[in-house]
This record gives sequence, structure tokens and C-alpha cells, in this order.
Amino acid sequence: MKADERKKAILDCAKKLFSKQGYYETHISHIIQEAKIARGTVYQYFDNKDDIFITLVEDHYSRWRSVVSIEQANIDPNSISAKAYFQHRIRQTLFFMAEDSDLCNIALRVGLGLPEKVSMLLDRFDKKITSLITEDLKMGQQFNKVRDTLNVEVTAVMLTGALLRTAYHFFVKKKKKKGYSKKEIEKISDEFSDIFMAGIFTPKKKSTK
Amino acid sequence: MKADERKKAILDCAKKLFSKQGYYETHISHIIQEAKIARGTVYQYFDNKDDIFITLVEDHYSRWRSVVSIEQANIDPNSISAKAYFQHRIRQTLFFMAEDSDLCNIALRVGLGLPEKVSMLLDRFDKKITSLITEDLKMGQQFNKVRDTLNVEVTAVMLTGALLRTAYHFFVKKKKKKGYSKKEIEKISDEFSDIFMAGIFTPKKKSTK
Amino acid sequence: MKADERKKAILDCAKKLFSKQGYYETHISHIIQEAKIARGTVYQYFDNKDDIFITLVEDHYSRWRSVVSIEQANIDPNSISAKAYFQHRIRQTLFFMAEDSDLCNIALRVGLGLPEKVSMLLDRFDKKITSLITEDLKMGQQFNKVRDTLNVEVTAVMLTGALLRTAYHFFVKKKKKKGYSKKEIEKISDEFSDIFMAGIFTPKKKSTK
Amino acid sequence: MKADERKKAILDCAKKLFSKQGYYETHISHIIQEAKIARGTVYQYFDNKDDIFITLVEDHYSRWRSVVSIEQANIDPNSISAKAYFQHRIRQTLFFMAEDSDLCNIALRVGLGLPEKVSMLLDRFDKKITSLITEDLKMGQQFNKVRDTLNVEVTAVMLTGALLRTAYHFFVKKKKKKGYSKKEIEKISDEFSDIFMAGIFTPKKKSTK
DNA sequence: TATGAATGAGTATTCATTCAT
DNA sequence: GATGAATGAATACTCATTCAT
Repeated sequence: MKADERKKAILDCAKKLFSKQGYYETHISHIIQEAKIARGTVYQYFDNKDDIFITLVEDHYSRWRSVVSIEQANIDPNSISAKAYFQHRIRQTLFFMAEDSDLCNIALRVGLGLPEKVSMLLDRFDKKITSLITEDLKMGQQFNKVRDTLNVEVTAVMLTGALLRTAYHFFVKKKKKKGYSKKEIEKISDEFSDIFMAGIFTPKKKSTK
Repeated sequence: MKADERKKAILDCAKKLFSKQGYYETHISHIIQEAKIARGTVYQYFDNKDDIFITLVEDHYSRWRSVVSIEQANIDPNSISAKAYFQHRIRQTLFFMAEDSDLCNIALRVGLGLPEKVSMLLDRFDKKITSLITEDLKMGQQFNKVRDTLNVEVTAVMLTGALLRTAYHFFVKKKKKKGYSKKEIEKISDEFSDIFMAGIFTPKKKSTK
Repeated sequence: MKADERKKAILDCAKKLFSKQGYYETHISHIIQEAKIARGTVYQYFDNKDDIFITLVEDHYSRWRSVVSIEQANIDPNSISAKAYFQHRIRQTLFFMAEDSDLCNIALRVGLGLPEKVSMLLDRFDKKITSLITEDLKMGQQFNKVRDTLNVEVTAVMLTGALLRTAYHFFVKKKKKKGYSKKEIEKISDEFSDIFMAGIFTPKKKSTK
Repeated sequence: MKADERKKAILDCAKKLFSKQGYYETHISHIIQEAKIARGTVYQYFDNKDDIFITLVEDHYSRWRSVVSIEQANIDPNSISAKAYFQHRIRQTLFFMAEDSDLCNIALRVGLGLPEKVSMLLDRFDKKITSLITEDLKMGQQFNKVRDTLNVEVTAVMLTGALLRTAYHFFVKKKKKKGYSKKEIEKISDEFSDIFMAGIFTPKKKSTK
């Protein structure tokens, strides 16, 4: 199927470019250069630039859906422990994303085509958060306040992601006209802290007290 | 100071627009319309569009730095428990972000000016992750496998953020030429799971008191 | 003859489309869709788009020539009255045009593929002229200044056509560098009026018989 | 008013070009070259190419409306003979069109931007009609069947215009599904002939017989 | 200093034509 | 002959930036 191959070739090149340069900084001329085809050929397979991008993401989305589906994995949710189930989900998702880092990058919308200068500036912010957390964790380990077995790198990255998204969720998406009160923010903060501090699962009975 | 006021007015309008429409979909004409000034005036205070954006983010960054700085808070790291210290950090960060949701949005780069259609499509992906996690957590609570006291909303949001960023960190930023092996991904997954499952801190020695 | 049939099929489809949408808004893709043939096939029978259009018009022209030719009609110009001769010409021409309205439309170049919006705007102009004339003629009939037997519709249409073409002939085709003087235009106007007046208006009573 | 002057300059250049080359063959680049302005300047004054064209025609239309309006000429329709009234209308219209031959050309849609080759071909058709009529008229004059005082040129042009538009009116605009019957076309033809004959031909010398 | 008209490089998209199969 | 995928020149329109007033 020559036609399908062509379409796939265009998608592959576009994916790579969208991931590297973002939506806006990726021009049709880049795609045709990368795919070594003529300008008009792109429009034989796609309606426009959006169509390429959308096809890419829709495809990614539908593949992801089938991957995370527990049924697909032939797992009986009753015969599996909560922790094992949680682990399964996390693994499946990470396996999926590891497989196609370009689409992962696109789906994460991290610096989607900002001008280089601007993009780097924004990165600094994230990096700084992560590095502050890293320092804190290491210090915590030195003083035996953070468990030695903890993988500092993973934790710092996770905390950064969790923190930023929590902020985004409440302060951007669920933004209140009058803003959040000190109380409310403290409540969110404490719940955030609790989860990391105590973990998610019901503590084994043993001796709670 | 008339000049400073002008500059601030431009920044304020730009911030609002950049947050709402993103970098690319925010045009100089939008900014001058919002700020009720002439086209040329913008260039009296800023070199170009990038300069406005950068000023905005740099300012945000430096304010954030001073906020999270432990020194500023007059806290002695020795006289404070690890948990309290962690809580303090989280609170400070969330307080800071709650204060300026526009800049929070910009700094998070969530949908930075993608065309509406495209932006919505990408949102679907995140929402689906969060909603799947939410369902799982609720089910876990029903079966008494997830602790009742857990705030499901916050947890789902945090997990989504943590998961996406972990994927991004390893599979995009620290991307390996040959990709990650099954073993490596499992290791990352397990560390991720561990943190949420067990929490971050050294378990109290059975009988704390 | 398979080949001739194909060629005719292409011409027929093209004619219909050129008439409906005009030259520019009729694309090769429309023609092949209508004719249910492949893109390349068109170029087996015609050099290019122009060639199709030209073939169409040339054919129309040569058919028209034979129709209006008095010889063809076996009419002896000496044995026929001037009026009958005139009538014959008019009839022949109208019969010919009635037979192929698509080509009639193309040959008249009325809105040859202008964008819909633009085309409608231009139509308004013609329509207004015709409707003004119609009103005048009806009023004239009420006041018994225009003969009752006059077909107002035909007259209005004819006058519009005659007027516009006269203007075009003198002011566009035979345009003078310095323009036409008031005198000259009045002369043209009067000759125009003369021709119609004697035919349109109620003959002075005097001796009708 | 500098801005108005610019707008007018663009309109003037566009008018000239639209008239000469038609809508489709007139490109923005031609207009800016003619007006000696930058590409973007056009879009400061007009939304797009259509807008220029439409502005031109609308303006023409409204000016024409005021010119043909009898009220504007301070003419009392009651105190004027039907013939004088008719003459006035014709004169006003021709004066108006003589004044702006470019707009006249555009409004008449004669070859609106067809490729040169195609345009000339279509012209041949019109010209042939006019020349056939001219010949007939001259022959008629020789045989004393057409009055000597008749201006052959004006008459031929008028007849061509009247004929083409009559054909267009009935066979294109008022096209019937089943086509016009022989009878119907003869009726239209006869009405057409009637109008012209009474005005064109030498009146019978009272007693013909 | 403020203005806003003018600028023109840059971009997506179209569509007649070609040519290998 | 027939096909239809590939081509790429051509075109309208955008928008950050400049500069004369």
C-alpha cells in the first residue's frame, strides 16, 4: 500500500518536528523537506496542518486507551491486590510513553513551539523547582529524615509534576473569582503533603498505636 | 512615575492575554487594544514581543525564588521537623501560585496558544488520565483498599502531574538513543509506585509513643 | 468511436460547469468528477484547460455561423421583404441560443466565475436598470404614452442590453483619450432614443388609416 | 485627509486594473505595484481583494442611482413629454457611463479576467453578430428598405446588445426545464422585431397600395 | 514621548499539469 | 489508452516592527 506508506511517512516526519519544534515553529516547508516530498503532496493526504497534528494526537490517544485498559491486560481486578493494581497502571502508562517519546512530548505540551529563548526561560523555572526539591531530599537523607531507599531523582521529578499540576488544577482550571483563601490553600497543601508523607494506602493494622 | 505605570499596564494586559490565548495567538494588536495605547508605544518600553514575555516570566521567577527561599521565612531547618519543613515548602509554593494564576498558567505551558481545536484535543488526554485515576481511587475506597481520609481529587490531579512529568523527564529529556529497557521502565515504575504507596518519610518505629 | 465519445463527454461536462460556475471557478477536478474519468485522461484529449474552453466556444461559433447564414436557409434575399428578413434573422439567432443555454451563458460572459458575492453585486446593477425601465414603461402605458400592445418585459430587457452595450461600445472599446464631449454623447443618446421611440410610442393619431 | 487619499489611490489603481485585466487576473501584487505601496498597506484599508472590488462597484452603483433619479434632475415628470423623458433617461445613463469607462467595463462584465486567448475568442462572437447586422443594415439602405438617416453603427451595436440580453434573459435566467417551444421563441422574436421595425424602417408612403 | 500608517518578509494553501505504472 | 499520485509555481493574507510626524 504505497499511499498508506506515504501518509505514515508524513506523519512520522511531522511527529518528530512537532515534538522538537512545537506546533507553530513547525512549518509545512520543514515537513516536506524532512519527508523529501513536494509541497502539494502533503495536501493530498491531509486537509491542512491542523489535520496532521490532530491525526497524530488522536492516534496516540486511542492507542493509549487500549493500553491502559485493564481488561486488555486480562487482569481480574478482584484477584489482584490494590498495590499490584496500582503498579500495573503505572507500568502500563510509562511503558506506553517510553515507546513514543515524540508523542509523549507533544501530549505533554511542554514548550509547544515557543521561540527558543522563551522556551529555555520557562524551563529554568521547572528545573529550579526540581533542583530545590532534590537538595531538600538529599539533605533529608543526610539527617535521616528521608528514607534511604528513596530514589531522589524520581521523587523530585514526581513532586515537581504533582505540585505544578495541583496548582494548575485549582488556581487556573478551577479558578475562583475571589481567589482562594489562606485556609483553602492550606487545606490543599496539607492534603498534598499527607499523600506524599503517608502514602496512599490503608496502613496495615498491626499496631497503629 | 508615569513611565513605570505604562510599562506595568502593558505587562498586566500582556500577562492576561498570554495566559488566556498563549504566546502565538496573542498579537501586539491585542495587547495595545487591551492596554488602550498606541502600537508604537509598546516598542518604547519593550524591544519586541519576546521581551514582554520574558520580562513577565523573569519577574515571576525571581519573585518565586524569594518566596520559596527558606531564609526569607526565617525558619531554622534544624529546629523544624522534616514533615513540617516539607509542608512549609508546599504551602509556600502553592500560596505563590494561587496569587497569580495567569503567570502560573503561563509557567505551566499548558496549551500555549495552540489553535482551539488542537488545544481541546490535547486536554482530552490529560482529563482521561485524571478521570481514570479518580475512578480507580474511588473503587479502592469502596473495597477499603485506599484510605478513606484520602482526598481523591487532589490525589488524582497529583498522580496525573507526577506521572506525566516522570514520563517527560525520562523519555523526553533523558531520552536514550536505544530507548529504555523493560527492566529500566519497571524500575522507574516501581519507584514511582513505592513513593505513593509508602509515602516519603522514614516510618516511625512502630511505637512512637 | 470510443475516443470521440470520451472527448464529447468531457466537453459536455465542461460546458455545463463553465456555464454554471464560470471559467475560473471550474477546476479540472470538477470536470473529471462530473465526467467520471481520471485526471490524466483529460490531457489525452485536450492540451490544457484553455483548450477545452476554446474548443467549446469555437464549436459554438461555427454552428452559429451556419445557422444565421441566410444561404443555408435557402432564402432569396430579393424575394423577401426587409421586415421578414429582419424577423428571420432574429428568430434564427434566438432559436439557436435557446437550444444551448449553457453556451449562450458562456458566450455572453455574464459573471464568468466571479466569486458569488461579487457576482450578485454586479447583477444588482443590471437588475436595477431593467426594473427602472420596466417602471417607466408601465407608467407610460397608464398615461397612454406607451402603446398598450408593447411587451414590457421584452422591451425592458432589450433596452437594458442595448443601453449597456452601446455604452460599452463607445466608452470602453472606442474609448477616446480625451473622453467624449457632451455633444457627442448627446448625439449617440439621441440616435439611440430615435430608434426605440418610433417603435415604442403610440403613433400620433392623425390618420391611422 | 491622508488616509482617505490612500484609500482612493488604491481604489483608482484597482479600478484600472480590474477593468483591464478582470477580477481574477488582477493580483494584489499588481495593485501594490501600480499604487506604489507595500503589500500590507492594502490590508490596512480593505479586508481583502473582494472588499476592494465590492467597494468599487457599490460606489459606482450608488452614484449611478443618484444620476438616473429623475428627481435629482429637477424634472417634473408631468410637464415633460414621454419622448423627452425617455431621452433624458438615456442621456443621463450614457453620460454617467462615459464618465468612468473602467467602471462601465467592470459593471458590464465583458470578459472579466478570462485569459487573453479565451477572451479574444469570445469577442469574436459578439463582433461577428454586430458585423452581420451592420452588413444587413447597409444592404437595407442600398435597397432603400432601411431609412437613410439611421446611424448604422449605433443600431448594430444596440441590436447586438438587445439580442444577446434577450437571449440571456429568457434562455439562461428564465430557463425552462423543458426548454422553450418553437411557438414561444417565435413570439419573443416577433415582439423583439416589432419594437425595432417600427423605429428602423422607412415608413410606408401613406398609401402603399 | 506618543502615535498609528506603512512596511514586507514569511506562511499556508491551491490547482493545472506531468509522468511512471 | 487510462490512471491518479506527485509536483511546485503562484497567491492571498498576516503581523511584528519601524519611523515620520
